[in-house]
Amino acid sequence: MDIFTKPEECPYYLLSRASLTATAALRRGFSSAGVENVRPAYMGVLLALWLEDGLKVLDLSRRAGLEPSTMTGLLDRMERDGLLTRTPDPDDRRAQRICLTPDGLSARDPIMKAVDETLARIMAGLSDEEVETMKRLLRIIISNTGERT
Amino acid sequence: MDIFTKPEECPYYLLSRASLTATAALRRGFSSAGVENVRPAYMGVLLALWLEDGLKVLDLSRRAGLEPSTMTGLLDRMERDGLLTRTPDPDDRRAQRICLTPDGLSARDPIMKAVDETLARIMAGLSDEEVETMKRLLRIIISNTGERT
DNA sequence: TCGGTTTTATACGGCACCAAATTAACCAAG
DNA sequence: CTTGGTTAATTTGGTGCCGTATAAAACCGA
Repeated sequence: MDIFTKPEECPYYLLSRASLTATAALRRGFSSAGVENVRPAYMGVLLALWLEDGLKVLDLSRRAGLEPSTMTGLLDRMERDGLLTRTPDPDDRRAQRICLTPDGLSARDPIMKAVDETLARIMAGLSDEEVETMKRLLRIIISNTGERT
Repeated sequence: MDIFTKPEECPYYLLSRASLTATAALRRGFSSAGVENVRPAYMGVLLALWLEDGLKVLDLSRRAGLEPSTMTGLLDRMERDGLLTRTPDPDDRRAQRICLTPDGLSARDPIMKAVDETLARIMAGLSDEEVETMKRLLRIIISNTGERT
């Protein structure tokens, strides 16, 4: 029940601003690492597919926290950029299996390297415990607004 | 030098996802509070103007952490929604003074009430100390990538 | 007066939401 | 086996919001 006398006291202001600056830093990090065909928005899909290839669109949209119609456009761009392909599901002809291309697979190491370096830079001054604390708190916020089923 | 085996271990994933869910919660919070002409993105501008009215576009873009070109469109929408006006700066014919309308000024209390309630909901389960910790860590992240005076 | 800078605006692409409709395929109950 | 409800993915159309690149006008110092 605070009154936020200044923007810097408003958690929402800080959260959206931190997300924006992290996105900008990540975009520059990819660019300077020579990873030209990957955008920050791709990360949610890539992380999911590196863990489990061949997911369906609906699985991906749930894991990335995006609407299915948003995921369609995102996958369009990632397909255009050579990171993945859509292949029909043999067990369900309605569904598409989203599979990484060799490029999408081999991009993992340089991408993770760029992400690590960028995160290390923007989180400079935070201890490992503080980073873990932050992750824990963010997970709580995310689950507090999660939709039923 | 972590390897984020799962998306939930990647701080960037958590940060952008938390920002999205918080934005969605705030939008619903405004709507259910009867504050129909205010959007979450307006908060940065409103917080700055409630503190100091009559700022220029460039001042606002710096304080909100947005590009000036982004601020132009944002101010267009806020002007359309009756929250502010642009008036020419008497001292500099290039500049615009952004001033709150009576509506923009009197909207402060209901908006802050809706923000408080929404933040209390999405941060349920966090102690006051944890909220303060989070704010501190987010400010560090923002300042680590924002040095462009 | 000239040239560089500052302020704001425009244009365009990317990325997210929503609502509604479509298409095709799945599946269970009759 | 056919009917009817559901599900998967996409499409359409709209709006919002963010960045880059560029332009137009005004400012200002030399």
